[in-house]
Order: sequence, then structure tokens, then C-alpha cells
Amino acid sequence: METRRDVFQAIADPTRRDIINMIAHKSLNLNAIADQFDVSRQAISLHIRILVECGLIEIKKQGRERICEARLQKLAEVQRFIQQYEVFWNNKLDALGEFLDRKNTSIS
Amino acid sequence: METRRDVFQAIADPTRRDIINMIAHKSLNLNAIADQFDVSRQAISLHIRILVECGLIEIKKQGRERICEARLQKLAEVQRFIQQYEVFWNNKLDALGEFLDRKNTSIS
DNA sequence: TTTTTGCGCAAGCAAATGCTTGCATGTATA
DNA sequence: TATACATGCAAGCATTTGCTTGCGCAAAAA
Repeated sequence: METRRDVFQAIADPTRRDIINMIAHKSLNLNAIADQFDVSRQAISLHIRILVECGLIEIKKQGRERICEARLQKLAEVQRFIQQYEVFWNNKLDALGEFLDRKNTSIS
Repeated sequence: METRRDVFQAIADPTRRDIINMIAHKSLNLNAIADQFDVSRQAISLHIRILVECGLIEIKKQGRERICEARLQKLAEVQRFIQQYEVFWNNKLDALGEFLDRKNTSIS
């Protein structure tokens, strides 16, 4: 049912973006992450599960700890989506963008 | 209450990403957009409202029609988030990435 | 071995999300 | 003017989301 875990949805939540930020350069265990937030450990655990399910985090068991490591390659999918529209805010192509804009104000 | 309309959340929904795709190069009125989907016109209307609220779409009234134009500059915010992690999947920096990865497997 | 620590599981809940149908209204068109 | 079209508004509803608390269990520490 909830196989809808895609990366776009995963990064939609600000807490999850914070978690990504937190472990991007330094892997942390679950409780160390949860300590940084005001919400309960369990809430963070659920966020992490979502990140795991969509491939943005990998968990390595180490004794009783779960070390969360960032696997951010999946963000490339989002980048691909964004990049195709980069033309619309990129300075060097602003002229083109506005041109297309004006050209299509009226529908066919 | 629902001023939580941020761009990340807006693009989390596949239908809304489709809408963005649809009007990126060609502005369309609301019904023309809704016709492309299986869901009701009203459902699409709500999606468009969300896109308007976060600044990704601008509506120009034209007679009885509402022309939806893409204003994708706001996507730059997402790009900024993504770009800081580009190093983690960029080939030329893979070595560095893996190095940092290994280095931080154990928490401090 | 007893206790503490790290974490998962499960139930419960309020709010948000995505969708629908029905009705209202302004704007073109016949 | 009567009618068809483009759209908004509102109510209702099922599902998902984000969160909480309480319990259980295995691993580490005392």
C-alpha cells in the first residue's frame, strides 16, 4: 500500500530534510539524530524509515545501534526534474524564457 | 493555517509535477489542463491552487478563462538543496565521497 | 546477573491530503 | 435573451501523515 515512497515525497518534509543534512557528512545512530529534534524518538524513527524505504538512507546494524548513513544518489532523480526547467530562472537564458512565455500566453 | 505551501511539498505530488510539465512551455487554461487527467476538474483546480500558493503558477484571467502560466523560478530553492549534495553522486568526486563515508562510519 | 541503553512494534489520534458531487456565478455564444 | 462554457465554492469522505505513549527485547555496561 505504502510503496508510494518516492524521493520527492521523502524530501517534502522539513524534518526529513534536516535529517539528511545532519547525516550527509557524518553518519549517526538513530538516537543521536532524534536528540537533535523536539519530537519523540519514535517520530524520528518513522521519518528515518521513510528515508530508508526510498533509498536515501542506509542503516548498518552495529551492536545494539543502528547507524544511519546517507545515500544521496537518489536525489539525482529530483535534480533531473529540476534541471529541465533551469532555463526559466537562469540569467543567461532569461531572454529566451520570457520570449517563450509571451509567445504562449494565448492557448492554441 | 495552511501557509505551509512550500515548493518541496508542491512538487511532492506526481499530478502536480505533470501539471508543471504541461504548462512549462505552453500556458493553458484550467479546463485544458484538467482534460489531460482522469480525475475531476475540481481535483485539478485544487492542485493548481496549491501551485499558485507557492508561486509556481500564475493565473491570468482572460474573459471567462483562467490561463495558467508557469513561474518556475521558485524551483531554484529545491535546486539549492539538491546541489549541496551533488558531490555524493557526481563521478568526479566519488572518491572523496566514499572517503568521507568510510571515515564517518563510526560516530564520534 | 541486574540494569541501562538503543531501538522496534503497536495502538490511538488529530490534522492534512486528495478526491468527489452538487450548486452558484460570470462570460461568451446562438 | 436563452444557453452553453469556464470556473469557483462548499460539503462530505476515505486515506495518509505525523505524532504520541506504552511495552518488549536484545545488546552493552555495572
